[in-house]
Amino acid sequence: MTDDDRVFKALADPSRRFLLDLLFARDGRTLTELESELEMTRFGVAKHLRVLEEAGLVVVRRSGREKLHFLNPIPIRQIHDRWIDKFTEQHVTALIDLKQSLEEQ
Amino acid sequence: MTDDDRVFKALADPSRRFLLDLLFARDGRTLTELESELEMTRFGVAKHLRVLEEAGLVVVRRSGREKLHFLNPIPIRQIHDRWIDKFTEQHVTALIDLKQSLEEQ
DNA sequence: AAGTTAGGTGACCATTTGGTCACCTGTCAA
DNA sequence: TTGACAGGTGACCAAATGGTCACCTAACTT
Repeated sequence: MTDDDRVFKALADPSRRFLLDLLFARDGRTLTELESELEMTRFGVAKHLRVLEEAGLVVVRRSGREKLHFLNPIPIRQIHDRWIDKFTEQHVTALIDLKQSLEEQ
Repeated sequence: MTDDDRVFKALADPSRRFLLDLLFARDGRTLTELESELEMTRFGVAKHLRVLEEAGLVVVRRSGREKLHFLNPIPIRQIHDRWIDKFTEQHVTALIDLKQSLEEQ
């Protein structure tokens, strides 16, 4: 399995994306803390975190018996750069900003 | 299935990512033209293109009996914006540019 | 009109994936 | 040192996924 395959497979599951959302909101959480936010057993969450870690989307730091989880944005940026060149980026961000401001009315 | 679920599921397959790569290099191709680039039957490719289309990653235009496929970068940008805020973006792009220039030596 | 070309449909099968469970290791606190 | 707490492992099962095939419709060509 290639690196980018691991990243995209990891992102394919809604529970794993939710875990990334949680870490985006606040970094450095333990498995047990994250587990309380999902309707799933600890084993399920641990499995998902492992997939995210092997994909490099989450990096961990051990502290005693705890394992702290952090979001790594670099693979996300690389997805972006794969299909959006510098030129297109300007158009796309402008379009999205426009869409946003229209929806806010 | 939610919109973003469709996008991430669509991106989870290497053949579909390769199709996006092909369309990123050159837009407006037909099924038959794309098929010739993959080691897979037409049916397989058609199925993949349909998944990409339903995810909004590819948009199509009919022209007679041909169906032309175009890459839509907007969902990709939205993935980026979900986990990378404006502040982090600067750091991340700087890091990636640095990594690039180091690898070129 | 007849043959060819572009693409679509539904069934089918092998493999992968998400989630749970019984059980285990290591670490902190009284 | 004895619990309690944080996390890991391997087996297992139901469901989803990737790919192929037989067969079909619609459009261009001569």
